[in-house]
Amino acid sequence: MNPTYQPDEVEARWYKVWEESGSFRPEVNPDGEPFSIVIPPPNVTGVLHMGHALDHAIQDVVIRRKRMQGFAALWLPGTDHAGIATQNVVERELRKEGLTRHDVGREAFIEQVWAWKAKSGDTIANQMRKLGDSTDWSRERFTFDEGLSAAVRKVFVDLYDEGLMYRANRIINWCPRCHTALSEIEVEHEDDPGELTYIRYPFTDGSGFITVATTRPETMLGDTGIAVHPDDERYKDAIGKTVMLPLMDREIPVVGDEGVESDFGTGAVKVTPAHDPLDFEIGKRHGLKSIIVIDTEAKITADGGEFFGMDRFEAREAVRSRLREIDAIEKIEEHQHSVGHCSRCHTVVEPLLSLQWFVKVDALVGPAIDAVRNDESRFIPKRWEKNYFHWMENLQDWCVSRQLWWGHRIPAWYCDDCGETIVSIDDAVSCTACGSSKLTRDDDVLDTWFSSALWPFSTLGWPDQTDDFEKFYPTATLVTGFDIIFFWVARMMKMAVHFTDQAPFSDIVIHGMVRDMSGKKMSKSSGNALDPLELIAEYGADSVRLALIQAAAPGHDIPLDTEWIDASRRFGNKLWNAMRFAVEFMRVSKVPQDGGYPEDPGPEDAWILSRLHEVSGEIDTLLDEYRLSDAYGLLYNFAWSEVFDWYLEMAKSLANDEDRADSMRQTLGVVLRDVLKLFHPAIPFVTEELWSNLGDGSLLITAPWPDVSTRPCPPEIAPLQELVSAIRRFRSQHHIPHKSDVHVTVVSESPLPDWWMRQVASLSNSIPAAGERPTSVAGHTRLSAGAGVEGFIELEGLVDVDAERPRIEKAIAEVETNLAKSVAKLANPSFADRAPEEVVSAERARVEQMNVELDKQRTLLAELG
RNA sequence: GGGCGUUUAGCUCAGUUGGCUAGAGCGCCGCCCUUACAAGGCGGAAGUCGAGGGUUCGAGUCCCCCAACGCCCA
Repeated sequence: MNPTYQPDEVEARWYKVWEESGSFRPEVNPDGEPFSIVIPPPNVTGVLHMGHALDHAIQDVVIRRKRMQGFAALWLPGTDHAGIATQNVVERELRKEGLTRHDVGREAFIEQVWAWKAKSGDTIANQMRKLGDSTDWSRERFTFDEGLSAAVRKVFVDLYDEGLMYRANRIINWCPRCHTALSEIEVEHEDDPGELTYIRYPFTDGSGFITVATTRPETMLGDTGIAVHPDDERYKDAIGKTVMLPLMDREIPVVGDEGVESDFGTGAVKVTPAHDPLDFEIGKRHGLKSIIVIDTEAKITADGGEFFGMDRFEAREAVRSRLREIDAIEKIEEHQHSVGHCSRCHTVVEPLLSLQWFVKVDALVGPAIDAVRNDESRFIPKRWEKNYFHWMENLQDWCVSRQLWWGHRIPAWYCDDCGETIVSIDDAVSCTACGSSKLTRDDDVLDTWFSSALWPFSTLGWPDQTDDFEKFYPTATLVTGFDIIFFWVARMMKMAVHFTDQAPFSDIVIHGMVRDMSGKKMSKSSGNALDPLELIAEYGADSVRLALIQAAAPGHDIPLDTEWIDASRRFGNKLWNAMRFAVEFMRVSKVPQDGGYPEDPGPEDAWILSRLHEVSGEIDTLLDEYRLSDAYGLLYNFAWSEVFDWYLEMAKSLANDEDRADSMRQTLGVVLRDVLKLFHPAIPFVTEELWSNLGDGSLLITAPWPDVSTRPCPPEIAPLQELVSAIRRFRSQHHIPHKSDVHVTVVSESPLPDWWMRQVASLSNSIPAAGERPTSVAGHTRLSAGAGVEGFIELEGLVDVDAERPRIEKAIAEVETNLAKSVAKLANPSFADRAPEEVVSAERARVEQMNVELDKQRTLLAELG
């Protein structure tokens, strides 16, 4: 074995072995209970970022452990066709050649996207392999593959037949850059600086004018009314009158509407039903016309008079200056206002009256809320449930049609002759109403999230009742970031409960976001992003995984720095060397997958085995609760400080003892084996590599999870460790050279065995001897080891007696402080009355112990001379 | 405006039913190349747990209030 661990050499090799051995398939545990996770599908054109690395590390820990526990564990991988994102990428490619998608045409364009997918779609999969994701590649799915497309069609048609899918003219959010409608959730609202323009609209009866304030003056071209609050005293007389719309010379009415906020602007607002959702409602209530004055290119339409053809922002200025010319502007104020931006390309979205398809959500939310309320699905951490409920209870109908080409085309046909709408699973060939064969298919495709919403069941074969669907649905655990609870989790819940009558997963594990050290979100544009693949190349995948897992407290964001990863790498190296030492120097050979405990373990062996089992049990509980960072923090510390720093050091002296060497070897084998097993889900590569030195030729990935029952612990180890530490501290504080002998007289209430003395000698590099308490402690220092064990060291010839005095004084001061606290506590009569018996008696015992200790130290100080 | 989160060592963070002397990694100081690992070992210093109030025998932990920062929704 190399003296240092070389991850790059090891990782690719083991991944191949795992994959080729079929270890990622649930079939490796044919009799196991099913346990499944579907991956949150990354965008097919995407590249892996730290968020994925975190998300995948967590899922891999969960699935690898379940696999080792004997479950038929399935982690289903796949990708999302990511409508807008992917289409944008390919359009960008086209633009380099000076082309648009319209130049190449719909079919050719889609072919080009597929070609792109074929070329770059493997990127993500290969990056996942680098991370070590134990996904079952034989079950890999794509939201746009045949099976999933069939599921999408069925859901669309069923929803339509149930009256839950409808087409309507509504104000939707339109992205003029992506050229498509967006759902509410795809719009990011930001407070942008702007101006509030106050425009005077003259009454037609000549009785002056009414002033309205607007942040979007260009929309006045489409005004068809003025609205005031009916209770607003200022405008009581205005309601019912008409005004003349400046520039357009259109007579429009003033209406009273409860929806108007009286304290905004002048309290009177212009009504543009075609370009504002609230205005649309007002318009509907008062029978006002909708005039579309801004088109899908965000340019002024022919209905915009002299401004026809102008861009919306150009028109804003032009309208304002024309209004100024006719003296229709009262004033212009600076004004911060919320502006919607496309979450894809950040272009300012335009509210637009448009004919789109919508999912009626009322009927879907109730059962989806109930599934969480009755714990069929539970969020971890639980507090996310509140966000989920709040979101679900305030949902608007979901606009699902997108004016894109890349996506699931809407299965609706319109009859050219009678106008009938035909929605069907199979392509329609004739009109169901008039029989005409002149049909036109809807041009639009579905929101990407529509197919994602079906992911947990569509990937398993639904709507067919496949074996996989029967076996693995509903899935066990979903692991995802809080940022897509609304986009994805909520929609999966709605669709799954509606179509399968079951919640799609029982545990929804929400993790935070990976951030940089200043707490900023990592992004390519701000240049603070760490690239997981670069980090893997530098530190190894295990190090990246372990750092993320240890840092990821449930539901909290993770500030990540390469220092964390470096610490993990050092751990990997430590583990490597511990194993190398065990195998090469301690001659630990093959151990069986199970059992293998020494028949007659020595006390050191019994101790580390009992600790191993105790820690294994705690880790198991923590992992069941998805507290991965706690579990692996615990294991990290156990392995390093107890196994490596203590037991391995003990083992060095045991190796020279014929009677003890075999038991030690067996113990060391068992301990390292179980440490590898426990660590494997987090750091699969290095553990698998090390296992090959220890194991019986089997693979660690499918080895049985450790035994977590408890074992008794011999009581002598604690005082042994304490005495050793005390001697080391003494040496260190007095700068006693390593080579100098330190004689320690060990005094114990009960006799201490030889092995104990030998360990003290070897671990503290001292010469201990059992003896009587010195008749006079003068010229000695006293080391307390608890459990009735003390050590005395003669100072003569070793250290200056005076140098010892501050040491003792400090020890006394420390005990005095703690003693005072405890005494005060006990002196409080209600403490004894109200605190539980064991707490009180423990406190009494402490006081007693501290008194004894204090007494001894004081005597020592007095006699020091 | 509503909701959520964060505030603990120099830095970044753990600390889940309230209960021994509040932990880790990194950094810092001292000693050590002791038969794996100097990417290491041993030892050490370092915290009024954001401020204030309350409940309790007992509060980093529960309640109230305030402040700063961050996120989500409107």
